[in-house]
Amino acid sequence: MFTVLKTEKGARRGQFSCPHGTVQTPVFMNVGTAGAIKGGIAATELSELGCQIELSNTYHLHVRPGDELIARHGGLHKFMGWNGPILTDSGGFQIFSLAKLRHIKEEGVYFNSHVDGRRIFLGPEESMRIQSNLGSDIAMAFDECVKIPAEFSYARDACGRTLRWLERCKAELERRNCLPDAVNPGQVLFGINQGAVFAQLRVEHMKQIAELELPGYAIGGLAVGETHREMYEIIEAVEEHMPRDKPRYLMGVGTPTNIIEGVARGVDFFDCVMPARNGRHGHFFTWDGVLNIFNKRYEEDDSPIDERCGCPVCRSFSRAYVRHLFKAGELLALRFGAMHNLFFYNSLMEKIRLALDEGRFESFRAEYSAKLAKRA
RNA sequence: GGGGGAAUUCCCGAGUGGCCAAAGGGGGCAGACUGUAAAUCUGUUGUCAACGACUUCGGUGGUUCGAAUCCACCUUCCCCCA
Repeated sequence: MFTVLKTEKGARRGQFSCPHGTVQTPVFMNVGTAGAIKGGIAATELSELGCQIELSNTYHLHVRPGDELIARHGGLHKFMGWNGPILTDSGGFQIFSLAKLRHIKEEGVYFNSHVDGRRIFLGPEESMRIQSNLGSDIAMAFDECVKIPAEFSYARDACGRTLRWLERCKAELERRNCLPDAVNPGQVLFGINQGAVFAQLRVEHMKQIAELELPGYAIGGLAVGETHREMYEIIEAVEEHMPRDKPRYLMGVGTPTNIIEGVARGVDFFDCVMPARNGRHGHFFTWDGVLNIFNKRYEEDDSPIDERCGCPVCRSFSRAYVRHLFKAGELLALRFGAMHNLFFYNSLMEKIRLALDEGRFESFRAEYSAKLAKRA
């Protein structure tokens, strides 16, 4: 399933196989929460942007249009028109992001739908059932994403809950995969590490979930309020205890710099809404750093967003034109923003992989890690 | 020709004696965004030697301790009746 092809210090170059294809890692998963990449990009266009694997969300698709409807249509792949690998997030992040709309119990979480307020119960079994109906290739465990800063006692209790939920997730998915009408019987489960910024707690929890011998492990609950330094320290502490032969996924991270630093610390999978969202907001990632296309300095700029970029936007349009689209509120602006940034993230991963293949990741990191966070 | 109404800071538009450099939008300028309640949110937007001062509410002249707000005249625009 997962093979490490090469390593350079802590960084790994690998590949992961699943029912809908093989993914070259390190990889960035393109986020299409509700079965669509926000910014008006169809799944059928993702390949042109260099996307290998798409990510969608259990909670959102359950709320609308309903996972059973999607199952009736043959599963999420068919429904959204993407035949490559899909990872579905479990709804655990919504415990964090929709904190005002939920109550946590041992059995699971009661949400008030953010759409119409109706009561929605999501526990480990429900999350697995929904993800099974969606037929994704990778199902994420239903975890509790805890906000930071967090009380130690709360983080400890949440870890216990997440562990117990994980055991239930595992049992439920194994059961689901054996059902004759399973949408994707080859679906696998990734466990998720929690523990806020408490290294000891993180390590303990990691050791516990590693015992379940799952096909992959994620570090969750980061980039939710801590500093970059704290985030890197947690990754370093946890990574030692993650199985070497299983993929490691750093959930919801991050900036290009975060990703390079994550790879350096042994992470294989990433995902983040940042490229699409910031792109929609006129914030572009380039090889010289970040730029806000709204800035007046680009008003007359006839160069592309990034001279070195081969994306559909940079190939044909100037900064002045893209700026105009944003200022005019044209729909095309949102699309261009998301397209360029996703292409950029996917090429960043490709460059990282190539550097690892050629044994020069450390020099790549030295050249770009800090630079990509600066203003272009 | 007669009657009525209106002119406010880049624009629209509140304000009808002091708490008004003047609400609220828009536009402009800038910032934020990390498993997406986000085509969103925040700040700022008269000038300056700037915790104070100066100039501004169509124009001119008055009333008043004090006027965008009251009075007179003028200019422009809109509506109605002829």
